[in-house]
Order: sequence, then structure tokens, then C-alpha cells
Amino acid sequence: MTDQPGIAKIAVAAATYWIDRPYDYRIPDDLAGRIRPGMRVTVPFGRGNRRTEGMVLALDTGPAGRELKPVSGVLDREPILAGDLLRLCLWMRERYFCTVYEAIHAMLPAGLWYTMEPFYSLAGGVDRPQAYAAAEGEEERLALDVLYAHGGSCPAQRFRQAFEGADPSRALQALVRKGIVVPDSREKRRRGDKTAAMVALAVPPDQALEYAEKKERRAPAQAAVLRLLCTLERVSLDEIRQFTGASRNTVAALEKAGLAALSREEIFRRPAYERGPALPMPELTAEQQEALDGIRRLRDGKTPSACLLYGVTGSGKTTVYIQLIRSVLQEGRSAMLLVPEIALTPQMIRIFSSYFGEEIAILHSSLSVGERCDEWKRIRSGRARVVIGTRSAVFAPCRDLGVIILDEEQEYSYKSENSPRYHAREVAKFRCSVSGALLVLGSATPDLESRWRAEKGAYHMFTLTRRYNQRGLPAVEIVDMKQELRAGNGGALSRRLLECLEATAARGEQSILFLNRRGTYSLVSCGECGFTYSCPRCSVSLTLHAAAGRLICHHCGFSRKLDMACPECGGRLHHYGIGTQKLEEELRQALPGVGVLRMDADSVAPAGSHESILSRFYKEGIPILLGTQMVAKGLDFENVTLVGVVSADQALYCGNYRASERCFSLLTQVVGRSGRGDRTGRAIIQTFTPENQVIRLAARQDYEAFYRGEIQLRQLQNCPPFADIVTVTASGLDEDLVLRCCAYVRELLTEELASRQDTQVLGPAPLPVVRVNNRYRYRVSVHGSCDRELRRLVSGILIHCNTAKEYRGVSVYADINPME
DNA sequence: ACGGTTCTGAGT
DNA sequence: CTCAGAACCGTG
Repeated sequence: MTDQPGIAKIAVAAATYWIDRPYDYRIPDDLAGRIRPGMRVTVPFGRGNRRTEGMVLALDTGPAGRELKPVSGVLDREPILAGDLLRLCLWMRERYFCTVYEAIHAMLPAGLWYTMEPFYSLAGGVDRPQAYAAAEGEEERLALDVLYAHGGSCPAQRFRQAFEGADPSRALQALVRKGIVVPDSREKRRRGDKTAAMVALAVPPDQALEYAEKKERRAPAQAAVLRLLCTLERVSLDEIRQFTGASRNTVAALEKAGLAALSREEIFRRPAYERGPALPMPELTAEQQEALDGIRRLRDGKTPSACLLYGVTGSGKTTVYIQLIRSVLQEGRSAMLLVPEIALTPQMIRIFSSYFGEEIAILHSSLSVGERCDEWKRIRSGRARVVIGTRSAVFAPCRDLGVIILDEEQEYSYKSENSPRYHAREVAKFRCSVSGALLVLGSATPDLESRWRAEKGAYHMFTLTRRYNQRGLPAVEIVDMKQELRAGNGGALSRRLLECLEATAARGEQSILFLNRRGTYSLVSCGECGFTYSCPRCSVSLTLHAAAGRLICHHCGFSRKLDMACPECGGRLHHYGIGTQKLEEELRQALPGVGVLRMDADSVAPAGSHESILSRFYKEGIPILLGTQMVAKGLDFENVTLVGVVSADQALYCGNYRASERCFSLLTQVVGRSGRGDRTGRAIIQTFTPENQVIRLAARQDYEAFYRGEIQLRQLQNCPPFADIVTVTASGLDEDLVLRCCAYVRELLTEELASRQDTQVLGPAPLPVVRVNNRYRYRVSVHGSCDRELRRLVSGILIHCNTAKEYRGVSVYADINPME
């Protein structure tokens, strides 16, 4: 009787939410000792014993109470998830109502995922004549031909190729029924590890040189390779080719002669980014030093906790980050810096590469699968200890994490919109508490929730108030667009803004115009009968995509050609709404001869064009940069002294409880783009509601006043941070059924939560767009503390609604503090 | 979800 | 009595 673990507790990839639990498997003798928690394995699952992937969560000793199925194979040599990430999976399952494997898929780069590829093999004990004798018809014989050609086992894909369009499945199924062929599956990694052939001397250098001299005449290439190897010890085959021109065969000959040894070494695919010149650590201002010291003291505390670094735009938060990361590295630990959108921060990466060189790893969605996978491996191996990335980088496999910094922590891009619907800030907080790391939230306009926690003492707060060069904040003017209309100016740009744009250009300075509306899209409608195009699958109007001349649905992608005239009455079609493209035309007319650069979803579609537009703006000094969200953030150009917000209103009136916060943050950021050099900037905000308090406070850059007012509203509405909002959303093709399901959800929640004073159940309410892709979507919301009781209740509801046959065809999911 | 098992009812 | 398809059920 040994105490060797004989049982593995395994999370199975094929499990849906309602059957997701750790399953016990027996560890067969041949795999004993090779299985550890954090490794992926294959296991038979379900009645059909289909092979599926599983993650070993824990090992257990002891004789099984009943017959267990055995683990069938091991996929990883080493645990791919360390203990902290494994714990995180389980935590995410509880918090975000997802399966363990959904959490695992969020954590692992796609290149490391396995897929199960269907295979067919010859059954044991059947010989070739027997097999062919049993086969009936051309197709079955062909299938056997394919199998024997591949040595008795091959992927299903091969049959499809060999059958040239004909369906092989009938023949294969017949052979399976006859017991000649067995179906099976094999795992396949999405992207393999990249390796390079390396060459090294297999004998002492003097011996190699001697041989080289001897062979100089008859084999000059071999001699050259040997001499190179004497100086460099280990060289890749490619380098040998480059330096000596010798071919593979030359090296092979040396290997055969016992002089060189060939081996394979893993190499890492690295993303392209601009490396900055190596720089000494930046100097800190007194204020920055004070913040840094305070943050460091937190790290020295027994339980490093979270802190808020509140710094106005241009106050040098990045400098503090750099110094903080350096001190973490000096302790031998690793650091993580999360940013809302990496495409917008090439400067950030450049700066960090200046200070940390090849120790940085970059993780974001526009890397190739291989690059992402390899950056991940560099982090896990400890080669890269500074991770810079977007939302999903919060799962980076850092060893001994010392700090996680969330820059612009109020940004909503940190919240995932699909399962697992996690918030990177919450995940970061969890990881920090597990690893004893410090969480730093940086922002010029902190999330109300964070600011409130700071006030309550849950977070420490450090403040940076002074801008770089002692520059004052820009002078902000609010322009009333109603008055413009009364004065007969129906355009998108006020006279005041045009005047300032012209004057700025005349001084040789630059302006940024911000339009809070995506792309070039606009609504099309008939001027005579009022007809508008609507999507046949969704409850929205189609919008015009001028560049393609097509009408497109932003929700499902449906598109159609634009008609010459109204399809209902033949009347003239008008385009409403203003996009960047239209604004660009208006500008060119109003300010002829003044250069305009446009940056929006359309113009940056080709990869890398984002940066090239910015560098043109910088280097060519084009007077006006016009764009959407993407010009609001992170740009830092000295010569920009004017910023115009074309319309401040859109962000504000959309019915979301966070609309004000969002608007305030956006306006503050945009305004902060102005006057970063040695000249004071100016900003102009256009609005139809100049009396609006949020706009006025943003113009004054008065975050504290905004916070005071807004936090009271939140308390009245029982919204975060005073309560969580847990939503249960149902969708399906049958609107009645979806509503009936919601009614059930509402009833159950109301009943079960009746005793909770501070909890309200709201809805069902349609989503802002009620129908997408023919599916109707309604949701019930709970405002209250998302404690264990509520989570269990919601979990039970999800399981019931997704399995009960009266709601068949309705899918239901839950989200906590969703964006919409 | 998925595939094996059981149930059901029309057809021989 | 047979057999196909629907309903059902459990996943280690």
C-alpha cells in the first residue's frame, strides 16, 4: 500500500456550466508521477467516452470508492498553470458564472490550446486481406487504401482529400460497424513551438582548427564553418549560412565526421515594436518622489494592498511607474503594466523598452498567434519580467509577481464583454492578494468606485497635481451650439472654433478635433416619406458606410447596396448624422488651404497606419488632426495648442448610470491633449446643453466636485460602489418565450431576495438593441451585494433556465456590473 | 452539449 | 414482434 496519489481531480473542457465540477480519474501506472496539478491531460468523458481535454486541479491519494475511468494521456510536460492561476480559475467560476475551462481559455494564449482532431485507425487483430474482404464497394476500399497508406491510422481530414468532394463518412461508418475501423481522436496544438537548428563544436577548438587546416584545400566550406564555430561556440544554421555561405550538407558532413553537433533550440517569435535607446532611470520631481516613496512603503507593509495614483494629465504617472517597476525588479520579482488599448500606446512601449530593454514582454490581441504564445512563454520562463499589455494580459504567467499597475483604470475596455465576463481590475486585485503583490490604479479621472474606496480607506491615495514644466491646464471655453443654430450656422463647427483653428494654424501650431462618433457612418432616410433602412435581423437602422457605398448593420454585419432613390416612394434620400469624413469636408470648405488629417476606424484599418498617421501629424506638422476616440488618449504632441470637442452631448445622454462619468473622463482626457509643450493650450467644447453640470465641471477640470456630486447620485440609485448590479440576460428567437423566461427569473429573484432590505430586482427590460441576429434580448437586474447567497441563487437560475425544457431555445447568462 | 439507453407507437 | 425516432438521462 503506497501513498502515491492515485486519483486526479480534473476540470473537463467539454463540460457545460451546469455540469462543470471536478471529476475524479484514476491515474494509470504508466502515468504515475507524470501528472501534477496545472497540467492538461486527455480523459474519456460521458457515456460515449469521447476523449476530451482536462486540467488537473489536484491530486488525491487513496483507493477509489468506486471504479474510476483512467486518465488517457498527458498533454503538458510541466504544469502550464501555476498554483495562483489555478486558484484564479476557480475564483472566476464563482464570480463570473463561467466554467473552469472558459477561464482557462481566457488565460492561455490561443497558440497553446489543443483541439481534438478526429482520427480513424484500423482495429487490432484485423489483417489486410480480412479487411479488404469485408469492405464492400469502391468507397470502402478507397478508405482502406488511405488508412494503409498512412500506416493504419490517420486524421479524418485525409479521407476528405482522397475522396475529392465525395463524402467519406458513409464508407467510414460502415467500416466502423463491421469492426474493421475504430474512430478515435488526437490532440493537436494550435501553434507549435518554433525551434532553430543550432550547431556547436563536438571536439576541442585546437583539434577542430587542425582538421580545418588539413581540409582547407578539398573542403574549404567545412574549414570555414569550423573556424566560425571556434570563435562563436554555438551558432544557428541560418547564421552559418549567412557568414560562410556553407549549406546544410556541409554541416551534416561535419556532424558525420564527429566534429560538430547539431541540436534544436527553442526560439521566440517576438512582436515588432520600436525599441527606444537605452536610457538611465528618469529623474523624479519632488511630488513624484513623494508618491513613489509612499507606494514603496506600502510594499514593505505586511500585506501590500491597493493604491490609487491620482495624477492630472501630464503630471508624469509613467515616470512613477518606471521607478516603481525598477524597484520591484531589483527585489527579483516581476511587474505588470496594463493599458486600455495597446495600439494607442506605441510611445509607452518605446519608453519602457528604453528602460527595461528585452525584459519587457508585450501582450495584446493584434499580435500573431505565435508571437502571443512566445511572449507568454518568455514571461513564464522568467526571461521577461515586465509585462505590458491589455485586458487579457492580466492573466500573464508572471513568476513572483511584485506589482500590477492599471493605467487609466477607469477605462471600460478592462471589462470583458463575453464569457468569462471578467474585469481586469478585479482579477488584478485577486492576483495581487494571492501573490502578495501591490495593486496600483493610475488615473487622471479615477473610476468613482476606486475614488470612493480611497475615501473609505480601503485604498491609499497618492496625488500628482503639478503638470510637466509647471504648465497650467488649458483654458477651456464652452460654446453653445443652440445659439449657433439661431445665428444661422447649421454646420458642425461653431464660428468660434473655426476662428481658433484658423488662428492656431496661422501661428504654425497644431489642433486636434475630437468627434465622439465612430467612423464615417450616418443614417440614411427619405426626405419625402420618412423611410429609413432597417436591418432585417436586428432592431436597428442601417448606417451608411460612405467609402464602400453600402448600408451596414453594426450589430450583425448585414449589408446592402445604397439605392439611388427611396425604395418606398422614389423620393430623394438624405444622409443625416455627422461622421469624421463629413466633418473633414466641412473643414476643407470653411478653411481652404489648411491641411487636415483624418484618423478613424476606416483610415487606420490597415495595420500600422495608426502610427503612420500620427507620425505624419508630428513630422509634417499638418495643422489639424481630426478623429474619434483614438485621438482622445495618450497622444502627447508639444505643438498642439488647441483641442476642439465637436459635440460633448452624445456620450452624455444614453441612459446608462455611468454616462456622466464616462463623459467627464473623456472630456478631461481630450482637453488634456492641449498645451503639453511650453505654450499654454486652449480647448473648446461645443454642446447643445452648455448648462449641463458634467460638462461645466469637465471644462473646469474639477474632478473632486464631479466626484462629490456623482457619488451622491450613485448612492440614491443603489449603484456601484454602493451595490453590485448583477444582470441575468435571456435571448432567443421566440420573443414570448424569452419574456416568459425573464418573468420566471424575476419572480424567483424577487421571492428569494424579499428579506433583503438593500436589494432590488428590476426588469425585465429590453437591451438597448432588443433584437440582434433575429434573437430577442431581455434582462433582469439585481442591485445589491453580490455575496455568496446571491451568486448561488443566480447560478441556480442559470442552470435551470438553460436546461429546463419549457425554456428550450432560450440561452441565459449572468454578468456582474456590465458595461451596458 | 453529447451520445447511449429507454420508451412509444405505427407497421409488418 | 420489429424498428425508427423521440424523449430521457448522466457525465467520475
